[in-house]
Amino acid sequence: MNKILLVDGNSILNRAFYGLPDLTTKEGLHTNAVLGFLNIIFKVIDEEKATHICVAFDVKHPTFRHDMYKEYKGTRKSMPDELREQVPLIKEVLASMNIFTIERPGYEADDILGTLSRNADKAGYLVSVLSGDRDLLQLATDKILIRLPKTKAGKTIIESYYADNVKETYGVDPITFIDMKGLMGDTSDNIPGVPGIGEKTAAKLLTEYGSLEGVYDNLDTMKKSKMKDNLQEFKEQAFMSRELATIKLDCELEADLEDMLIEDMFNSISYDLFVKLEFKSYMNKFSDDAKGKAFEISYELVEEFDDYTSLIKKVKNASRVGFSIVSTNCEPQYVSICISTDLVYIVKLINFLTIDMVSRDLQEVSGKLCCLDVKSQLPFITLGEESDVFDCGVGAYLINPMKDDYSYEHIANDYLGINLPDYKGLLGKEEITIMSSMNDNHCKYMAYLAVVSYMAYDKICEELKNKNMFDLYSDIELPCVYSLYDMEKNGIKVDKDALLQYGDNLKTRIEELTASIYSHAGEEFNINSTKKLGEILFEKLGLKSGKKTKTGYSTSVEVLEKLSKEHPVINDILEYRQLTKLNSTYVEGLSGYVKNDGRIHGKFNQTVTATGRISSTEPNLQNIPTRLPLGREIRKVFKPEEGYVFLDADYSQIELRVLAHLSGDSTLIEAYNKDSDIHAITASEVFDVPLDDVDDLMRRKAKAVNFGIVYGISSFGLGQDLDISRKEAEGYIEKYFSTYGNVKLFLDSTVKEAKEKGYTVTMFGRRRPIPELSSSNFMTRSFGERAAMNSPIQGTAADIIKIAMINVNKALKTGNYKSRLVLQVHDELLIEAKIEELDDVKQLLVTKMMEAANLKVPLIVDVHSGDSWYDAK
DNA sequence: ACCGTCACG
DNA sequence: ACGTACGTGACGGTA
Repeated sequence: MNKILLVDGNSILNRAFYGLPDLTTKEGLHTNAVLGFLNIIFKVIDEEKATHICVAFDVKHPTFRHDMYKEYKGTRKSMPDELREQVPLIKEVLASMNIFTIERPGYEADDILGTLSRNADKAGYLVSVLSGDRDLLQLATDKILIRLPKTKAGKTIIESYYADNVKETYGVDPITFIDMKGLMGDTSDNIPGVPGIGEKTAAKLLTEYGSLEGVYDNLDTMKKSKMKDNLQEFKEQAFMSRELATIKLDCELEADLEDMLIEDMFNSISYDLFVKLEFKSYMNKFSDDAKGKAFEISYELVEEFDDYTSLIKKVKNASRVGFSIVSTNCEPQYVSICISTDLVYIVKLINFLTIDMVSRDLQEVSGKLCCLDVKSQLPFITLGEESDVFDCGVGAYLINPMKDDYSYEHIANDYLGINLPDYKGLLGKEEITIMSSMNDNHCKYMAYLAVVSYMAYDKICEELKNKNMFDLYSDIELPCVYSLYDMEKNGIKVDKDALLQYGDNLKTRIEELTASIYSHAGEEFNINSTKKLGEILFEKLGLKSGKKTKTGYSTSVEVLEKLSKEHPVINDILEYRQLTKLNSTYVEGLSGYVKNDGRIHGKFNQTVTATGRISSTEPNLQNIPTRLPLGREIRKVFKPEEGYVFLDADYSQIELRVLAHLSGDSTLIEAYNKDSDIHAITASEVFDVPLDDVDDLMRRKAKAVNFGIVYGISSFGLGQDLDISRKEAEGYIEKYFSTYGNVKLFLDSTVKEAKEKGYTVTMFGRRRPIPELSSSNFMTRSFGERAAMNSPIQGTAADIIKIAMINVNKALKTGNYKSRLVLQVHDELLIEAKIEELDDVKQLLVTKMMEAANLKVPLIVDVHSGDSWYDAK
């Protein structure tokens, strides 16, 4: 049985556009509407088991009846550019998939669908019509099904209407539905209808009189009413509205239903397009055949010593070597080596062919040593900073720091235009071991790592040079890899027993609080569940909800703190939250990471943040508590080894100093050159009082203003933070800008430049793309503007501490100190210093940090030492 | 997988 | 009118 799906193209595209967040490809092409469109039609094709499909589009032409009216009323809203550019795109995508599309000058999509639905029905097809527009319900019959997508609780469900369902829902049959539109109008379609008549009245009138004609034939018999007057007065408009709402069923289309057969959607042409549009979720629909010119790599296993020696001879003379070491449980198993685009050697490590041998040999290579992630290779081989190494992942990160992945398949796609299966696609969750027999997929995986490094090197280098980022790469980012590796290797010592003891104390108190909360609530419930907690607080106990969040009541600290006087349970909950956070994240969490050497070796990630900062994971050592006394106690369990002390140095207000430098604001620069209390000075200016009269509250507020400036100030945000009105916050900001005029000029010009170029740049040339700046959505665009103001500041500060960290680390190593770097926390460096070296290292640390950049204001460093991280701050 | 919450700079 | 501060990561709960 043939089954045809008729799609209202513009309406579904429009719906998809507003239903999905803004998605862009790496080239900046907006794709959310196209992706959403595909998601909807595939869902329906699947549900309906459709054999045929046709997508109808409007041709924009002022002779359309709706448009004529819109034009006349001057209410036509222009389409956002992000959507407009996707109209030709969806047509291209559909064409590539052999999906029949139809547009006819003089006919609207509605009319085409109406006509096709009748034609197909007559030809014996089962017919479904998919649209986002309820107008189409008039097409429903007992055989023709209308499907309308609807979003419910974040999920898209697609409603189904036959004629009977229309009657159930609207009280009128599909034909009368048109008359109903005539009476009630449709604002979205600019159909006026009769004023004062809505869905209910229209339905009532039509149930009684059967049709628009019926209503007017019986007008005289109606009781005098405002409605009757309106019906009388707007009679002409009612009939015109019905005319406007009527979908034509008899267009001359000359379209052959057989051409609408669904066939070969996932072919090589659509594949290329899907790749370009980065529609990753559809990749598995394509056969290997469709993927066509899939990248083929040959590999050769090297298991004999003689083969290895002859290989390494060639490698040493190669101008470029791509390589990768594959390990399991920190044991290196294989090394893949690539010195040409068509062949990869896979060296199996065995007792007479060790990683140390390979390491020595690679160091003698004259060409570039390219790999995807240098830091991950350093545990196995020596790749000194003096050796000629290239890190493709770090390079690709600099070119586009917004990606969440720099694995080989992404680099291959971005820089080589080829699509490779990822690790999961090749090996699932299987691990490579030397014991397992190497199958083809194992080998391919290792070959890809090497060949992609080998091939992407040129492209990434060229791009870095084009973007003037090559110095940033070689002077900051590549050396940074080594500093981070050293910190990871060093680790930080944690007194696990003390940590667990601290946890036991927490647990005792948590149990008390739990009991107290249950008794206040009059029942036991999961306090960690925001849903349950919300029900208890705002329904059972009847507290006033400052409602928020899309899923229900907000129970965040800000909300709870405002309620703390209303009910004694609130303070218990706040304390419970604090303690369980400390216990689960810091006690339970951290203790699991303490290795046999008594130290935590966390990861420092260099290719994560949009701004250039380092991130810390497994565990996150950059968010160990410090603001509250109880949490701060945890820092006591971070201890230096016997014979060592901790030395902690942090920059004083580095971001504001960077702002002073970048803006060149003389007032701000002068303030810093006089080493003044910047928050107090700001307070004195903003509140118009002499410096000596600035009190704590004023200083606190001024501090918030200074923070706000760095974050990309908004009066609402500042107001929120200080719990004052937006108006009042507005006043502070104005006052701030009249004091530091060049800061305002700087921020404005930064945003302007970012809008022109699409990205911001730091003092050292680091870029951050901000596609949100060109959004037509106010919220999205405003976010882009704040990010544009913040990124050069946060990013330059990040550059500076990277430089400091690199220089400190190098100085420690070249000076043969036993002292070592253990942590970087954005504006802070922690060194585990040998006691005898303390004075030297302190001097070295402070000097390197202060001299990391030459700004128009001094870079001040605060430094402390102590027997725990707690004591060193 | 996503949300809400909360820890840090 | 729109409904927010910038940058992160981990946890527990919910779907």
